[in-house]
Amino acid sequence: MKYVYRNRTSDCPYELTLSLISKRWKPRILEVLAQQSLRYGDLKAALPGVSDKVLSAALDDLTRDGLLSRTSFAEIPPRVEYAMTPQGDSILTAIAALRDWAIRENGR
Amino acid sequence: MKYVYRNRTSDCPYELTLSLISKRWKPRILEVLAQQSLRYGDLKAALPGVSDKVLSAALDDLTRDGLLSRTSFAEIPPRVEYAMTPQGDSILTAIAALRDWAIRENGR
DNA sequence: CGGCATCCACACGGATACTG
DNA sequence: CAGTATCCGTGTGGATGCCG
Repeated sequence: MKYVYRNRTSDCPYELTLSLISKRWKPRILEVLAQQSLRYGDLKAALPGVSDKVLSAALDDLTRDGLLSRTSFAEIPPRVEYAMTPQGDSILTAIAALRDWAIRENGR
Repeated sequence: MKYVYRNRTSDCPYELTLSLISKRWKPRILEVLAQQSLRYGDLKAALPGVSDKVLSAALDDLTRDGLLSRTSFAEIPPRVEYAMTPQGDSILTAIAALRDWAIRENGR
């Protein structure tokens, strides 16, 4: 059996979902944007230590994979807003189980 | 807030759980062992394409992280059995939500 | 402001050969 | 049988500098 999501395929449905979210910073990006939409600079400020290259690469991935929306306003200075999509929200529900596991096992 | 599991810590509970399972082959190892305990050679045969080095490194990780048990029998030829621990089973329950997400989104 | 280009160092997966 | 040792190519993260 092959599982498909957009351009990705895998024999293992775990792996397919993990491939969308397991890169560095992605879980935190989703965690932050789950609370509120943010523009690029605010997002970067919320993630101390991330570089522009890595952050923009992660945002590109998440946007291309349909988990985030990217809205660019034709203003000066430029403004770009990132927000969760419905698919992003649904995957957040799925990974909430991972959060709960960590909380339940906390300290062990 | 800091989340702790054995030797690992993270500010983000998603990331803590993901760090345990997101390396290559780990999801499939867990998927296979969820069905039945297996010895090393059978596990390798169930994962076409994996090398000894990578497989044994992943098994070491999972064992050290308490998700798998490793039982070595003092026989000739040697026999080593890998099986899920209760913690491994509980994390499988958590990542089942990821599997369900992939299945629900399948083909989109 | 919101990136991208470049460069570097290191971690990782994979192939092969060898061993208790 | 169940690994370890070694080497290698690639990918990834991070730092810095520049640009529309």
